[in-house]
Amino acid sequence: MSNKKVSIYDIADYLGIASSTVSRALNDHARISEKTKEEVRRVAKVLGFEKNHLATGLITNQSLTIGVVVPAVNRNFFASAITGIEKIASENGYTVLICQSHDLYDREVELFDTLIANRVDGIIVSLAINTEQFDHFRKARDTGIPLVFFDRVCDEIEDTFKIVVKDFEGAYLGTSHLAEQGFKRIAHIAGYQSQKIFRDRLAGYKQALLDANLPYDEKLVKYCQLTTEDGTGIAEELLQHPPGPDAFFCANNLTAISAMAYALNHHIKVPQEMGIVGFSEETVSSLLKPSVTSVRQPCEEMGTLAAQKLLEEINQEPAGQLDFKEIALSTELIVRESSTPH
Amino acid sequence: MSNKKVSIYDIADYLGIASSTVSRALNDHARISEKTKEEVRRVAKVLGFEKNHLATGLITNQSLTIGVVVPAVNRNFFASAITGIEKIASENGYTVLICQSHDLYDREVELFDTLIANRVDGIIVSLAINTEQFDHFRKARDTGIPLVFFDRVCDEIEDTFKIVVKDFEGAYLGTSHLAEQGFKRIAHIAGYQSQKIFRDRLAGYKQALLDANLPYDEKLVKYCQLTTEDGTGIAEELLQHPPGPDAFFCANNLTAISAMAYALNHHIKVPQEMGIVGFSEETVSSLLKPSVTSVRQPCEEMGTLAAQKLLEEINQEPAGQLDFKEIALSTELIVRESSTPH
DNA sequence: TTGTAAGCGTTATCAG
DNA sequence: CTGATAACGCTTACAA
Repeated sequence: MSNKKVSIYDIADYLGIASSTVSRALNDHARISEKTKEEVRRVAKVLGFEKNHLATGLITNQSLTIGVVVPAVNRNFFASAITGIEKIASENGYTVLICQSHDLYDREVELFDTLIANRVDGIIVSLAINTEQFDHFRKARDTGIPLVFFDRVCDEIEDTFKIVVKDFEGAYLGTSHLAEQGFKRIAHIAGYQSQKIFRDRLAGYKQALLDANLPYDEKLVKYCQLTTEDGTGIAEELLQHPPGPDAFFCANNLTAISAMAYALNHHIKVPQEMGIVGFSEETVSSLLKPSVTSVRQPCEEMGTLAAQKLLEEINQEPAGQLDFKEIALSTELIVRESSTPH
Repeated sequence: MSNKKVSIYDIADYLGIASSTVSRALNDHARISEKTKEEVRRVAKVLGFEKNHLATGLITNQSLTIGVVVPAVNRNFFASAITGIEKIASENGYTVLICQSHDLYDREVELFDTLIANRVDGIIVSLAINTEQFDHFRKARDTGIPLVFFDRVCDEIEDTFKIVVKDFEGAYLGTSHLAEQGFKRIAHIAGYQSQKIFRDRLAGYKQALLDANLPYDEKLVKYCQLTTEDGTGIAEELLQHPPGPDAFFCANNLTAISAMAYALNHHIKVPQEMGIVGFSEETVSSLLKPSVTSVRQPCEEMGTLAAQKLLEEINQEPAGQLDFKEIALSTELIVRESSTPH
């Protein structure tokens, strides 16, 4: 195991030229002869040279790396968004550092420190569910590291791109659909209201009830972390004592799936006796029996957009005034079996 | 936006001491007075100092970063394994660079180059489904970067830890179970045989048939990439023309779920008319109706083990002879509704 | 206990 | 078109 790394000096020595020439040749500099370039590349290959990005980053003050911090990678939404981010990043020569906060504020802060220490050129983040302090974001910004929020954004930090979907609209669509299908007592499995997206979804739900002339019953709204277990627990709680709800509008899809599973396991027919609509798709949404109606988010597009905006900010020429703003993409209701009894 | 980063020199100047003292203080060096350490830490905080890992890595020749290359992060198995890896890594002060090959050989090679260029201290990898050349692994090894394979391992590279499960055993368990439940024509949705794990699963399936006195019918074995679409397509193909199979043993869980969905959508009762067993769990396996029997792999444990072995190799003192080998963990059959008609 | 100075592998700035 | 040489921010002998 020849632990020795080969450097541009080794190539320079080998060819009897200067290291700076090697560097330029390797970077395809304009004023280097084709012949030299070819020789350098050949020798580089022979010697097994691999450029050291650490050294490059140290001098150029850019690592060509961007950090991504999400709650968890095993949710369809985040996995797809990451795929979008990776696409744009790699097209532009950037590497992506993917990190999971596991929905823990402390871990998120830690990750930010690590990313800053690793001198990433920018960070794309979707907040942990209990993040209510924002100094780590400010620190990154003050260190000159561009930031883009997506999905779970942070309103307290301004002058930053925020990529979201029209949560109000999506929730309104999903809830209205249930009402149209004849469901009368529509429960809402909601996210904690510290996150704007969950406030918006609740608001959309309420507005839809109002417009459908259905009463708003706060006992039918339950706030949680939106885990699988939460879905099961809330379904159990609400369905135990009649009159329970006859439908669930869920703020994510994990809870939609687990609430539905609870119902089915307790011999409640979906959709005949119980309607289900989720927010955001999982891979299995269409495969479940019954298949799950859900509000589709343009996951991958959110990722590509976030990455584009981040690169825009990273590469802005002077103190070029960027038009920072929140960009809200449209949602789409995918109607399936779980909400259509007729 | 004060794009200027603050360095140890700024702290040194501020306090009128030497930069080396600052460096030592920050690293909690033994021979620095407590008072100095405290002052340095205080000023570092005030000035907003963040150590530059690039510079540190350049000189210490280690980045305290390990790379992970997996086919995709949105599968339960990989997400869990990554969680295990992250746990061990962060306990030991390492950052994890997660990369997706998207099951493309070319992308995998690319990622290896990037990781090497970023001077990761080691790489944990599960092969892309069509990886059949191994020079990128050899290059990493020759560059002195320790490698650990897990799940989809590479037999051609020796002297490397390989973390797998007992695939033969798992497939044997799953298939035998179907046979015991009275299923007679058990089909196998198999992975491409270029991967050892899929050869082993096929072998376990065959042996189980043999031991159950069931004939082996090669028409009931279908090779594919194991995507959701593959599961649906194969179910359709096999079920269209009688006599079709009366059970599916699937080499992963996505195909188990999608094959089951196909059956249900075509009014084939699971498990009464069709048994289903998958390999490796998805989050929804237990939530589906019927719930899906599957061979459970110790996903997270595979991750922790892989990370431990990697760190062992990274930190081995002299050319300390490590006992490289393949470590095969046990599987467990989780019996649920999809395979138990009685 | 602290300071001085060399060096990690690149790129950038001058010259030539 | 190419070559010296300084610099990036940190660690680490070696000196004091």
